[in-house]
Amino acid sequence: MNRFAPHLRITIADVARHAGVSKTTVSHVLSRKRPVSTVTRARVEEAIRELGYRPDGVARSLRTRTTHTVALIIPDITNPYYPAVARGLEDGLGGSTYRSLICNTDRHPEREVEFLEDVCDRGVDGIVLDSFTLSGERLAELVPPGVPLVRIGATVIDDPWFDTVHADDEQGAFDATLHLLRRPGRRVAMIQGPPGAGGRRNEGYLRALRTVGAPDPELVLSGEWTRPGGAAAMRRLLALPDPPQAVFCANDLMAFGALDAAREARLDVPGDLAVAGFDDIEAAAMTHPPLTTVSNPAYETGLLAGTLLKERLLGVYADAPRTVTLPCRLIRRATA
Amino acid sequence: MNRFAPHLRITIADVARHAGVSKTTVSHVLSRKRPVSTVTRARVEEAIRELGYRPDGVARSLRTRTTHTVALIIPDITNPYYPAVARGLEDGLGGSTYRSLICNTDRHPEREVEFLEDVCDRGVDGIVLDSFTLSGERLAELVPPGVPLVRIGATVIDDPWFDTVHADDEQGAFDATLHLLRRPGRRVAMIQGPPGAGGRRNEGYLRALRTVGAPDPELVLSGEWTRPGGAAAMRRLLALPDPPQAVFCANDLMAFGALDAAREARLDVPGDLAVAGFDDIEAAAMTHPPLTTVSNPAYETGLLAGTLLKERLLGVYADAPRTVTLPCRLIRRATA
DNA sequence: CAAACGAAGCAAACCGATTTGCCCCCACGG
DNA sequence: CCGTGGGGGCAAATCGGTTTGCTTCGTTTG
Repeated sequence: MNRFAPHLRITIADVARHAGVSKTTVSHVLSRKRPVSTVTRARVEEAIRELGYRPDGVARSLRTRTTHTVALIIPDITNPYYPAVARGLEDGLGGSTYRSLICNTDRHPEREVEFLEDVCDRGVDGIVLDSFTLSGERLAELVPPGVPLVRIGATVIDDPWFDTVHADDEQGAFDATLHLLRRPGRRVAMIQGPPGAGGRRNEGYLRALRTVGAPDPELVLSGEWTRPGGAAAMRRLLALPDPPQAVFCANDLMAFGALDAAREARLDVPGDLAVAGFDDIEAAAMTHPPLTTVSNPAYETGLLAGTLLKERLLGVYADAPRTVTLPCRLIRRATA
Repeated sequence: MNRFAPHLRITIADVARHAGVSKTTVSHVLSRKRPVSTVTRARVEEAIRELGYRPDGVARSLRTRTTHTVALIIPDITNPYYPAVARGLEDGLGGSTYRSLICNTDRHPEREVEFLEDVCDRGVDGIVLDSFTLSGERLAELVPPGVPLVRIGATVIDDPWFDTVHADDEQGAFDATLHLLRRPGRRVAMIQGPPGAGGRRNEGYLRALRTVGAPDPELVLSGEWTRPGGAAAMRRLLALPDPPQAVFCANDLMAFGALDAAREARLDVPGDLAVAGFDDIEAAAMTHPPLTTVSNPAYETGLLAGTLLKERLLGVYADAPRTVTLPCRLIRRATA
């Protein structure tokens, strides 16, 4: 087929010629936007098959001003949280009608802006963004009106400009702490991240403690978000004159560190020390003993973001921005 | 700016009019394909800034027949192997000039075909594919000539049609087994995946065993790729009249299962039983004791795929397809 | 001094679809 | 018998860029 033409691409014009009709008619056969007689339709479909014609997406996008593409702009796809978001987004958008463009910003503010502009220039139909630095105002001037954008991630509190989906870290921390507190008389410490970060988790811890009395500032330490960071903090807690019987860690890595320190001190977990983490990373279920932790609804976040986006894309919803807060689930395993 | 026009989009024609030059000149200012006098260039740039003009990527793609987009077609981005590939690909392509479209096939043959056709219709510049079912011949008729495709993944042995990047599972398994064999007199078993799968790893194990004598078929069991699967197989090995002192597992999950079984039997690891896995999943470093295993060069696979693709895209290389085999690295931790 | 050449710019064609406006024909209702 | 309406089809405009060919002008070269 078409063995002699110098350029190999088969266009709608070739099909039209081959079927003896106009380009318009071929287009209508494909799009069903206007009626075409059955006999003509058959001739066109035959021609399409014979020539192996496939419509050019780029040309179509130029005319229709839609690309059936969404951008997912995130810090790092290598962080296991985001692949789950990506799958959720796919499903939320409704299967295979949309394709997603993935951009890793590594939290560089310039790259966030660069990617945002790039995908807008490419004419994506919608954007899902996890940004740490961009305010709603700034975003509003960066993305053209008419391109819906959904914000996800912990750092967005209340953006009046865009739809938002985020997890209820505060409630998750509250639940975990309450779970640690369920045994009467237990004193529950917290190992936080570096000062200023992850504030919602800290607040949940404090709110839970206040339900049973006044929090003890001595029992709140902060450290790096890493395993050694958690271990160091735990050692300091254990060196206290009156060490706690339970500890809530702001993430799972630190919780593993805390478990390391407990093992060093030959403590029984959870008998002598109960430990809970946050995030439910893959390893949490694999360790010995498996870690009690709080799971981040990554897939659901993507799913909801996809749903909100789709409603905007379809024009089903065109009102004021909405905020969806998803619950975090306490995963009770063996350490608490 | 442009407050009265009904459609908000600013085109190159607007810029041209505003600067008092032709569209051609504006285009040349942007592309530098032909010289433009400094004074004219300044006027055009001024107009661009004033109007806030941004070139439309879709229109540009239609004319230039390039989209600066590559497709990454994989089973599941949720499998931690693939995000690393994605980052490698990004870097291999050279930073931010290309964007990637990610397609999850879930190993459905129809979806592999569907995605492949879809991204070709969208005019991607290149494709990286991890397929389990598509042969080179089939691929060659699916993707138009001129669209470079790089295959990745374990199942591709030698595809004479396309560039290929894969890990040397056989050598990794060989190294791991040899490491287990280093203590004289140790009998080393293997827990394989379901029959017919992961053949290269099995071969590596056998080759290593043959360096010290004849493999014992009794010590080769197969099970599901899961933790319970590994535990079940390990229990059967331990029930043998003369149980092995070491076991090589075809993946990390099964290795964790083997460790579970060892713990049940109150065996000391690695004293009574040495264990090695394969894949180096995140949890492998987190468990207690941390797992000795073989790491899959995920990032490097993506990096090389990106490099090969880029060389095709740039036309630097246009010869026969190449195959790159990447070494797997033995990660010595505490279980062996 | 003529030929040659490069810089600078413009008009028009082009990429490959979709969409608009219009025409023709036939059936139907008044 | 005329007006209306819808089915079916076509030509041309459109989307927003890039690229080609051509012209003009000034400078260099033989």
